[in-house]
Amino acid sequence: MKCPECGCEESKVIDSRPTENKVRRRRECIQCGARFTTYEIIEEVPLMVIKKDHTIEPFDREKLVDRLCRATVKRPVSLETIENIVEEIAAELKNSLTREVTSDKIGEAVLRKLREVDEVAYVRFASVYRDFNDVDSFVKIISELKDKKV
Amino acid sequence: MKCPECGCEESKVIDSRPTENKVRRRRECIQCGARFTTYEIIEEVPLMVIKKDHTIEPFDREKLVDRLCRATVKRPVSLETIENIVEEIAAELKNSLTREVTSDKIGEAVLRKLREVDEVAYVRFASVYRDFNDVDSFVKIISELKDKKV
DNA sequence: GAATTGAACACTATATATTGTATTATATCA
DNA sequence: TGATATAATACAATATATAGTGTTCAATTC
Repeated sequence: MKCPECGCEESKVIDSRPTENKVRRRRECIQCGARFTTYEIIEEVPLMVIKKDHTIEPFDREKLVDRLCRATVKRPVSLETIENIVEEIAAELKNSLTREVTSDKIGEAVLRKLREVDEVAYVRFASVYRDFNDVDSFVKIISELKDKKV
Repeated sequence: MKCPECGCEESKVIDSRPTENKVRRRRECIQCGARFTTYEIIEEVPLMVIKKDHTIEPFDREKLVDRLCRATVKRPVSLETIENIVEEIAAELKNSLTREVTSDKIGEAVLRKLREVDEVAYVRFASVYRDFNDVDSFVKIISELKDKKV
């Protein structure tokens, strides 16, 4: 832990405050007396997604953005909104205390958010994600949408 | 420092290894016994650049990439190479033990890297950065280039 | 501009982290 | 595949960090 002022390797902790997911320490360089702040954070473990075919792959934020972009083509949903949704979901997953999530859980989370934002995109996303095979599936999800509104 | 497994707030350090600019700790949750790794890192203090007109502004990686892109238009220099150069310079600055650098120092560092990569881009960048006012300046820098090659 | 919030600072008793040495497992690279 | 580097594990003696309480300063917000 090189002192940012003089490069000396030795420093001592003069204050230490734990918070929910960090420890903030105030350090003082042994040599030059400079004070600086450090943060102790938990190592990022990549979040793994269990897909429907039981293969496992790391959670890919970009991929999710991509899928959402496709569901919102020609719909009044900004890229910013999409980024926010993905950001929120990533945060939820990060707090879920588990390093593995099924793609199902992610899909449902997306649907939950999307319903509030744009109903057409919601139906589109559901049709891809839930593998709609007939028109009835559309009818069903739309009537569910209407029910929830009442 | 919430345990990533059970969310418990209490953990103890079972190992601790300092390196040049990090401290890696191995922690064990008091409650569930889960083990996880943490890193203590020095807080990022934004690097300030002192410009020629003596104004100070934070170092902007993107801006530097931008300037390099302009100097390499139609030259066989990939964006990746540019990103690497900027990355290297940012790293050098970060290790320079000072929180303020003159834009001059940055400019010279860019030139140093650029000379190895593409001579045309090198001359172009120099002409902008060193405010060439006449053709002689070009002649001069080119002859310097040739000298260094020998 | 008053109120609120977060960080820096100080001091102290006590509990906890550190670091050397060493073995094993895992991942990366030629 | 064999070599090399990196991380995890264990153990023990000693030095060092922690957390409680409280004050001040600066930045942000109403």
